[in-house]
Amino acid sequence: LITWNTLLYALGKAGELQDAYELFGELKAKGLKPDGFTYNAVINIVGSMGLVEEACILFSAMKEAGCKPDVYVYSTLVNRLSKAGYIDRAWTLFREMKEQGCEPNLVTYNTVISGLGKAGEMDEARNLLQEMKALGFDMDVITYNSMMDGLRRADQVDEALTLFQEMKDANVVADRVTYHILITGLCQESRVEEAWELFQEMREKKFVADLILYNILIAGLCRAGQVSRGETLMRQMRSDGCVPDVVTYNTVIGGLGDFGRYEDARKLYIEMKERGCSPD
RNA sequence: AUUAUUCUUGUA
Repeated sequence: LITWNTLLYALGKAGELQDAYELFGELKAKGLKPDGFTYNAVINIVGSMGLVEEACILFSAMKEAGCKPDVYVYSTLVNRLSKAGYIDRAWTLFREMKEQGCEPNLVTYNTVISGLGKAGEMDEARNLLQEMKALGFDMDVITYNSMMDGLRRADQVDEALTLFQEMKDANVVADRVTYHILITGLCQESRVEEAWELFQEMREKKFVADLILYNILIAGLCRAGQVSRGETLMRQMRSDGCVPDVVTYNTVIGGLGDFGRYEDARKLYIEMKERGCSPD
């Protein structure tokens, strides 16, 4: 069974979702009894295929088969439900798990906090954070990132920055994702100078910017009316091994157009094609 | 310990 579970997990991780799901059918056909690991893997796989209802059916089947869901299975399904936009059902399941005596751990709390943030329910997220702390859990980098991203989505970038400071004070080390979230939020609000400062701080910490972050920054600069700076950054990103893609070019071409710099826009369009990037 | 959690960019 462990072999099957391992294979199932590997297929799921590799994105071979169909095969994985078929493997589950095969396993049952062989008369093997799926355990918590099996169900967890398969619920996660089915959920990531966008079939949440199917995942819920599997969850029920699991319980009917006398297999008690553990903290992993609950957390997985809570995650899948909130990813599918059913934050209320995720919340109900979270409550059910507590009622069943299955203690949520830090991952479970992070999952629900992130789900609430995506649903725009930051008040609930803050309450849950308090509950979590009261139970003695310390916020980790994922907790902070989830909270900050929720705040960013709710246009509460200053609150996110405050949390960033708290994070530093608590000696929780910011990672690449932390910087992405904050830089995205600042760009969103056209606060490009602050975004730029954080970008520098990020690089001092030896994090390498990726294509997406460059695109976010370039779009931020263009939106803030600093197209030339955006263009400069587009030239510099190659030194980080990032090749401008169709999104980068569209962003800068659009920015140039907004400022009436049609000739520059045209030149860039030609350059883009010369560099082998085809317009979409 | 074979399993779960955070960021994913451009547009009319």
